[in-house]
Amino acid sequence: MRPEDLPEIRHLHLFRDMSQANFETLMSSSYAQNFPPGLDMVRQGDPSDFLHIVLEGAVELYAKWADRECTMAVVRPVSTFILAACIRDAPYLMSARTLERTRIVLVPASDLRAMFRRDTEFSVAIINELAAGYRSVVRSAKSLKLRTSRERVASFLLTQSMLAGGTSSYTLPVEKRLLASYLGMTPENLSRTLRLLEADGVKVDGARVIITDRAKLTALAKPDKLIDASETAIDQTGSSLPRALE
Amino acid sequence: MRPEDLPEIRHLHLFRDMSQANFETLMSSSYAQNFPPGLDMVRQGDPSDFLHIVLEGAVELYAKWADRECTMAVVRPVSTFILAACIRDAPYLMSARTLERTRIVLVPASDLRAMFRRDTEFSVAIINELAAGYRSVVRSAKSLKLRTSRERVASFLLTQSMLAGGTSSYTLPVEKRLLASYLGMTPENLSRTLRLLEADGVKVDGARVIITDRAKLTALAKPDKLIDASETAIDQTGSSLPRALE
DNA sequence: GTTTTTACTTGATTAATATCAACCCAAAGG
DNA sequence: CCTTTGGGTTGATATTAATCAAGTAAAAAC
Repeated sequence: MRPEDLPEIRHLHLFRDMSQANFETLMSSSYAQNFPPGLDMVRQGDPSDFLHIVLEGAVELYAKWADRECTMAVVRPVSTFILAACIRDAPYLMSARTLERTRIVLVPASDLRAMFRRDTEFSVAIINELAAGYRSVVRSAKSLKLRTSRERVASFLLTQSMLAGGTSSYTLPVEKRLLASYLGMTPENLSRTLRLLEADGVKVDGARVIITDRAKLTALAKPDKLIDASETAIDQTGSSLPRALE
Repeated sequence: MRPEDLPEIRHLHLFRDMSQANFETLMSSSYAQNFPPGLDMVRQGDPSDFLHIVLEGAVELYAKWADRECTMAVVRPVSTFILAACIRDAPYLMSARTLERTRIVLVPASDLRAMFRRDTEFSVAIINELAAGYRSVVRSAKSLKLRTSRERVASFLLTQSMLAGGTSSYTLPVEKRLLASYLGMTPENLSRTLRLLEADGVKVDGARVIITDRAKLTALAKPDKLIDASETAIDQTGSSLPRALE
């Protein structure tokens, strides 16, 4: 692991409050690894040996069943994934593949499990992280069950605009192919939906999104703080990275 | 609270391992309450003041958006709900209403939050509970995104048969109206689907389910341990209550 | 015991979404 | 440079699911 990796990791809510000694112990058994784009790092069903920390690049979490697959999330730096599986020492529920060249730190799950019994601050951080993740998935399930695909697209575009600082113009954080799968629809259907949404106050040209009539789009998307808000606590610095598709 | 309530609660994984003194402290500030059927106990968006423990009856967790609503879960004794909201001191993401006459114990969320910082065993239990809940919702989201409604119905019927001990005949644990909403479909569509599934090895007459051709039904449902299995650890006594629609 | 309510079902229709096929275009690779 | 690849779009069609509208049966209320 590179020395400059450590402060990045230490800055995460998950590791911020634990003792320095314990943090160093945990990191001493961890190691960084670089992956090329398009590589499968984790296969669903495999035993959860490592907590993954994304330092650079981007990782797609996806699920398979029968001969179908769908994108569940895209993880960007700096954040962790598959914490719950590691905690429970249970098989991964999702697979993970790199979208770009990606730098990952692997923390042995066994060390993680041993550590949270010894460091109260760490266990509190884990509790908060899991509760936040839990609630995030509940939000996502609510969106899937209560909204039509058109409404999901509209609220996604609106939410992204907020994450980008409320600007009415921004670029999509991921390929449309991925976005479609994340939103639970086919690429064709997303393409058509985006076209139709031009009548509802938003225009998407390539990866460029321009909100032309925020009121109209809001009326359609009906943003709801119990669905669309983020669970991640805002950074004191105010620099909460807009974690795309979390 | 009745004295016979305490051992029931103490038996839950969440409270099993904490110190007796701490358990008593937590319970001393809690109180039981009885609710008639059809009563809204929790409204989504409200501040999370209490962890709820269901001792008798049944509670529906549901979500609303725009003018639509859907069932997210049905909680039966003895178990808790809305732990994550209490932990994060955040608004409830779901509403809760009683389905029958229901006996509930309310544990003040502030006491809960104070306690897990002082009792390591309790914090470990919370971590496990949250991780399990997290993974449960991920499973549910996978099912929604990867399966058609027909496949969801088929796997639900098969999973319930397993929970009932592998028997080929059992009764539905909830009204079809609720089941439909839980599975993300309309009652009409569920009714039709059940009728059509008679050709695939299962017959549903009223609340009675009879699996007539398990192989055929399995071929359709394609049960997957990364979607359909339960996250709750099996009780040592082997008496893990089949928590319906968890 | 009768009325009322509510879950459930069935049929007809409409709306939403997926699938199939063709094509465009830009980026990557040779 | 040309070729190949893969994302994206568009159109036609098929499938799936929701909606609308009756109607039944059983339970709850009076």
